[in-house]
Amino acid sequence: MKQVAALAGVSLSTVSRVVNDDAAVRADLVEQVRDAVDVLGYRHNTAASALRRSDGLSASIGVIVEDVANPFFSAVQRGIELVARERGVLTFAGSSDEEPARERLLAEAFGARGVDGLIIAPAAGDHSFLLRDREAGMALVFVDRPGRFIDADVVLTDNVGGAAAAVDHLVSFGHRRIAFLGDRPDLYTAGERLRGFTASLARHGLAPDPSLVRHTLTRAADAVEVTRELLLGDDPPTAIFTSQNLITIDAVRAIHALGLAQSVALVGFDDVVLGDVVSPGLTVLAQDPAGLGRCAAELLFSRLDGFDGPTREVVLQPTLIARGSGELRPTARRAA
Amino acid sequence: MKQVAALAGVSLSTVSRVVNDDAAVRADLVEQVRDAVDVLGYRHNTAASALRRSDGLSASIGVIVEDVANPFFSAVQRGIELVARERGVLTFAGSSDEEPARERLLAEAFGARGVDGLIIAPAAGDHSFLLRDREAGMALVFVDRPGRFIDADVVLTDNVGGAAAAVDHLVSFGHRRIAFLGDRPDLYTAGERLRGFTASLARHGLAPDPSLVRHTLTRAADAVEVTRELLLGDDPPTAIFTSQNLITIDAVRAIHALGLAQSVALVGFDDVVLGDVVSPGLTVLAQDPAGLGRCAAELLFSRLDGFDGPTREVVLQPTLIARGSGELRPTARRAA
DNA sequence: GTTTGTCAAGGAAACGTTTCCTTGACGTAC
DNA sequence: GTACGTCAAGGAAACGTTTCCTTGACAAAC
Repeated sequence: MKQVAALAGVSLSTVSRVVNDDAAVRADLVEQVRDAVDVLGYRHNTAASALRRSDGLSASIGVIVEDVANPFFSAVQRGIELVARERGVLTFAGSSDEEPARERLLAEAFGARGVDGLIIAPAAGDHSFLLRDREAGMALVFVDRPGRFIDADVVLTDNVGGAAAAVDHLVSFGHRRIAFLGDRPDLYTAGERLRGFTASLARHGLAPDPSLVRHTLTRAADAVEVTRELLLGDDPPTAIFTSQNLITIDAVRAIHALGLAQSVALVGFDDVVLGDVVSPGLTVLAQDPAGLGRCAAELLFSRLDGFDGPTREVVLQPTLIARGSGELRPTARRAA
Repeated sequence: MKQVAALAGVSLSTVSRVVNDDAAVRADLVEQVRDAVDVLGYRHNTAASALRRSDGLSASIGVIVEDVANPFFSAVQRGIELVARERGVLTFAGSSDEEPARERLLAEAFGARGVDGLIIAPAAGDHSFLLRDREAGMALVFVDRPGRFIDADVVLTDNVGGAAAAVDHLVSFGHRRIAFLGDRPDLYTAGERLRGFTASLARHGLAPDPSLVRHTLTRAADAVEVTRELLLGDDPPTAIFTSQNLITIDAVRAIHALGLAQSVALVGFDDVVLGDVVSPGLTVLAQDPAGLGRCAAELLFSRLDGFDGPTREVVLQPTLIARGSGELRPTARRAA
């Protein structure tokens, strides 16, 4: 910057004003400075800028999700990015892998890098450590799940209602033995969906059978094996509710591999690519991940714009898309 | 930091040393400083740190891909993240949307934020503007496609060979009229795959039929419609080669909707979720996107570690996964 | 007992900006 | 002709660190 000032024959202040599009500078000087910038290949140093700047804003936000490669979360990230982009704000993303320690590390790294706001799909664990960052002026929004021990804006899908609707749907087609296939039970969404599952069964006067409620230990674990066990065991379920996209995919694989695609009903939470092409088509409760992201970003920016009202909670409704797999009626069949 | 120093009764220098795990400080002082940090909730300011630091490293890298929500690119991002994570380096990602202007904006924003390196899946256009950043010490690696007008490390898939293998495969099952369904022809990968397609046809003495080579205007555009046109036209192809995951998905949709799943052969570039479950299973040339990402990250870090040798180009081979759709033999059929 | 060496800790400059404050030039109103 | 207001531009302090250099303290060697 000093070099630019020297070359353009002006002071540092003037260069700064030009760089920041400040009005009060003569047109010919603007020209000279711009030229000098081009000649010298000068790059504005955002770090130094944010350091001195009164508002300390860096025009960037951080996103922490479980796994950027999970299509659900990458769609959320994309939704956020689209909103941020309109405002000229850069989006940084990282994967927590559902580990509270790593999540905290990421959050602190983002904080230390001076992001203006943070959107988090929180892992289990205590999020009160974020209070400090918020006091330091960082905006904070949770998405997909609420944070714990901290009060902040949050955007959720109606997990309980959605899961209940899925089960209602299966019951309405005559199913009585419905299995629940979830991932890590300590996950907020998994718990909520299990609640909805149980609530719907109870509403229909069906006694829950603990042997039909299964969990995989990690998100990416092979629900294939669990599904096989379930379907090959004694008194197998006639229908399965899968609580999440990756689980759904694995369950579909297992069901098809066993040749049971036309006899075991399936409803999954989250839509899945090619869910319309497999046979029977996959009946799902489709969330709107991009919508979740957009909404979260809007809440975040409203805070950055100065909104200082009470905490807001936005709940999006998932929509049931019936494509066949959820409309199969129960078939009597023996374990293979 | 000043407050911490005051509370701990030491100088700023000592606090700095403790924060950076410098050895030369008495154990009890370390203790005191740590306590003070906890009490005050002090957060290290990376921006200021990087500003003063001699090496100027920020322990973060940037990733620019076309669209973070495309499963291919999110897997690439994830591969990069895994390598970076091992080194305690943070990964920031953004979507270029295949717009050179936006790509440049992102790259400059990353540069201004002082990332140590940049991994780019480049859009079309001139990338020589990155030379300046590289001179400023930023490491640079291209992934999936080479940059233009700049010499830099790059990790690619063998697009020509892969596409040719796909067509060879179809020809070996008796196909003579094979369509090419690609996205934006100005895209590097699309061009390469078309070259492979054409080369294979030529090798088998088949005259290319321009009416069988189709492009969609954007990546996300509905290849559904194009596929319908192709299959419902006069003298339709007996097999289709789709050049990319999203196109494959749309083509599969169209083929199934027309009830031609068992009569039109299909081989796609990129593997697709549930490609093993649809019927017939999807035959694909699977790339290893996570591997591309990992490899790119390793090249990048080797540069950051001081490697100063000539530019490297790594080419990964895609693998043909035969699942049924590519092994259908040609069927005589009329336009519907 | 003085010098020398080692080690831990502090003081202060510097990193690249922004911004407050001051300066000077000019035009206008008295 | 003086006083005042406005405007553009420059000077310099400050942002929160790191790091060079200096200062003491202490022990070992002369």
